[in-house]
Amino acid sequence: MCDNIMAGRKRKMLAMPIAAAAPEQAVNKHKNQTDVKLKVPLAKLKKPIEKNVQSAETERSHYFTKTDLQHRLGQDFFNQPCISLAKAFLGKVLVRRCADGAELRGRIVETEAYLGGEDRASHSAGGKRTERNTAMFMKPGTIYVYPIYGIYLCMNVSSEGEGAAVLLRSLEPLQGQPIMRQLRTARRKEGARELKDKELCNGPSKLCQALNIPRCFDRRDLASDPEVWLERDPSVNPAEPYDIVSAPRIGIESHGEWAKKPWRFYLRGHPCVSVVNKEAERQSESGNVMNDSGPSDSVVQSDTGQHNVKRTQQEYS
DNA sequence: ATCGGGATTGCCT
DNA sequence: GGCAATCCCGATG
Repeated sequence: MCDNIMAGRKRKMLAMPIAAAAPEQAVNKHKNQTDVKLKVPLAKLKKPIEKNVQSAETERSHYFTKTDLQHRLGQDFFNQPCISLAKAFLGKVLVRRCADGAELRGRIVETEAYLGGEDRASHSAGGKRTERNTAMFMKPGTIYVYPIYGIYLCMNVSSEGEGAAVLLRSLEPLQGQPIMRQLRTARRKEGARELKDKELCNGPSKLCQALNIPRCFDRRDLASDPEVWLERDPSVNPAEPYDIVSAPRIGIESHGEWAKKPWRFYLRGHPCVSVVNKEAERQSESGNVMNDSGPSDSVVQSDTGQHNVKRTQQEYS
C-alpha cells in the first residue's frame, strides 16, 4: 500500500548529492523523516511513521559519519537534574549501531524520572544501592538496564543526583523498522498479526527488544559508547517548544504518595506514547510548554494539539 | 535455601 | 479491560 510512497521517497533519497553512499543516505533519510515534528504549534505530525521508509541498503553504515559526531550528545547533556533530563530527552534520537553496521533510530517520546533518596518508587529509594541498580549511582549518562517480570528489560539513563535515573518508555521508530519488527516478532506467537510501526517501541521493554538493547549494556556510557548513543534531531528547531504532558508514573501504584508524582513525561498527541492519561492532559491543557532552554512563556492553543492528535490517529492507524 | 514481588507484555474475552 | 506468563533480585531466616 505504501509502495508508491516508498518508491518516491527512495528515489528522492537516491537523488541526493552524496559522496559516502550508505551512511549519508541513512542520515538523509532520518532527516526527511524528522518532518514529523510533534512539536506544539505543530502543523506537523503530517508524516505518519508508516512513511518512514527504509531499506536494507540504506540502514548500513560502516563508520561514524561526520553527522553522527556532530549530532551526538555528550556528557554535558546528561549532567542535569533528573526531572529536567527526563524532559530534555523528549525529541532526542536514540541510536543503536548493530554488530553488522546497521543503525536503528528512534525518537524518544515518553520518559519517567526516578529520583533517589525520598522517591519511594525508585530502585534507589532511601539511597539503597545494590548490585542491580549500581548504574543509577554512576555518572550521568550511564545506562541502567534491568530485567523485569523475568522476561523483559527496561532501559534507564542516570542523571545528576544521587541514585537518580530516567526510564525511557517509548520511541517513535525512525530508521531500521524492518529490523525492529524482526526483533520484536521473534518473541511473539507465530501467526500473530504484523506489528504496526507505532507498536514497535511504544513501551519500555518493547524499545529494548526493538533496538536490541541487551542486559550487558548495563553500566555503559551513553555519551561515549560506540554501539548506542543519543543524537539531537538536526531537523528540529531548538527554539520551537514541545508540548509536554506530565502525568503520574506507570506501574508503581503500590508506592502510595510517590506514585502520584507527575514524573512521567510525554509528547502530547504523539501516537507512539504507550499510555495516554486524559486526566493529566486536561489538567495541563497544552500548558507545559518548553524548549531546550527550559520553561517558556508562550502557551500553545489547545485546539492545535487536538487537531494534531486526530490527524495522527488517522494516519497511524 | 527459600520466598515474594515486580518501572510489562500479549493474548483472550 | 482482565490476567497469565515468567524469573531475577533482594530480603529474610
